[in-house]
Amino acid sequence: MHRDFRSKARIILIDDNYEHLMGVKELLNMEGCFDVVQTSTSVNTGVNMVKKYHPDIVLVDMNMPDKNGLQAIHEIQKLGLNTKVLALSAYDDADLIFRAMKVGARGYVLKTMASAQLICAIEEVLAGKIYLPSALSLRFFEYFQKTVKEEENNVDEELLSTLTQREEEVLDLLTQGYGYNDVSEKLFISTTTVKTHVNNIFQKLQVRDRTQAVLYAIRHGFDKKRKSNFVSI
Amino acid sequence: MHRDFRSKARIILIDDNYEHLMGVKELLNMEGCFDVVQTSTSVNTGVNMVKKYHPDIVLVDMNMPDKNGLQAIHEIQKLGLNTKVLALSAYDDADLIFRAMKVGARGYVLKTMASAQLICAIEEVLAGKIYLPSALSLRFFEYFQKTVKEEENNVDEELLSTLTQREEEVLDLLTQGYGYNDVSEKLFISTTTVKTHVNNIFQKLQVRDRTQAVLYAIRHGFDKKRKSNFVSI
DNA sequence: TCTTATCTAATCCGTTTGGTCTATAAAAGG
DNA sequence: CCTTTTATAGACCAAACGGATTAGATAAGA
Repeated sequence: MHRDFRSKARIILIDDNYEHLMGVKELLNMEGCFDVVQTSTSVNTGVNMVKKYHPDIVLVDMNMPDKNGLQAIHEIQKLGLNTKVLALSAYDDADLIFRAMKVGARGYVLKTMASAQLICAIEEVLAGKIYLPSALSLRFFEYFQKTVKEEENNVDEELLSTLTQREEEVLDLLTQGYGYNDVSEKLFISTTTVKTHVNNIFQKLQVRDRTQAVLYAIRHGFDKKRKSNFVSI
Repeated sequence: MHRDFRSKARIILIDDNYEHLMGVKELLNMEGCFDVVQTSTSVNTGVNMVKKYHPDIVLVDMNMPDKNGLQAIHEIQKLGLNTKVLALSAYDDADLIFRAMKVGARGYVLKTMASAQLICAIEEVLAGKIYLPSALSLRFFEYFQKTVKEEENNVDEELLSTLTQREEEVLDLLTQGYGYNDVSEKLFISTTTVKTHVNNIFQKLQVRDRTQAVLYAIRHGFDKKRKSNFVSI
């Protein structure tokens, strides 16, 4: 973000495969604009290096055993630096790509790709962009659409929309883990009134207990609707 | 996917702004390789056209009032054709981009972009790729990381990891909405045993009832862990 | 072998929850 | 003015849930 473009980009590599680590290091150092300041074959020491050296970018191998690359990315993100992270992997596993991006990777590169692509990816990420080769972005979005899908059928959404305002308030509190007595206190109404509302909710949502009602609410994005003023999809 | 590349790509446009609709139509028809077979200023008729004509790609405007573009994309996806959808929008609203991709858009183009970029986007999407301009993909991933984040703090994760296998099985069933009797039948154990397990779960997760346990489990990605054999992040 | 962890199960007791029914008051809409 | 919807709340009863304790069987580990 605030990198000095007149100087070289400072890079740290984390990869348990020493051969590959050194290969990449040499490759990058041959380019004039990169400076591999540190390398590490373990996650822990790698993260500590990042903490110390505040590099512009870190390349993290995804195919490590122990704590694995995801953990590394996660921890680097938690440092709160403006260090970018680029994930390296031997496999184009959709789940791994998904998780890597989730914990904060700004790009994902396969080791099988040409070295020119790696250079390109680093530059893109350094420039503040996201780098996902089209084949990987395809995998990512397919997985994304499968995994993050919400409020599937419209019928169900209509069920939620039949709730009155008060019933919504009650359900909202239930989804926060409150029991009937808690709700009655929060809303300044008697417990029997809460029960009445809840029973109405049960019938409208076609569930038979509190837990199912809460599950229904969450699975159908009831909690998100509070924050979002958009049309629900 | 199975498009005949010797013929023109068949396109349907859905945009409530008639001026813009016609502008795009002319633009695309000037290119030799596109054939705008239908256009619609309403979502309903647009979706019906898609149902009839099975186009290769549909361009959907995101800034429509009534049922809005998201609904259109969603319905087109539900048809189960291999019709691709490209979202068009005047604004680079992160939430809108996120939702559009979630319901199945294969790309997202701003109306303010050069027409050459629209052409490019269409071709990329037709080729089976995802098209997200880098500025938009940046917005998408920032929003993605904020929204889809899971299992934040490690402390909590440790709580979940203290559960025994059996307790996990029980909790799993609870998160599916089953009561104690249901669980006892499913696991072929007595109800009192289920209660014992559940009470242990309560203590370990530091909650006081079934609903809270289920909420805890879901909020900490417990349900996802079943499917994934990866290290949890 | 002894200890610990896990899974199993029971009893007792009190609280919470769920089902049903009735009823009043206010507000909205025709 | 009348009907419907909504919010309120009561009584009554049954079922489910939660807390605490005890305890047997097994399996794993020191």
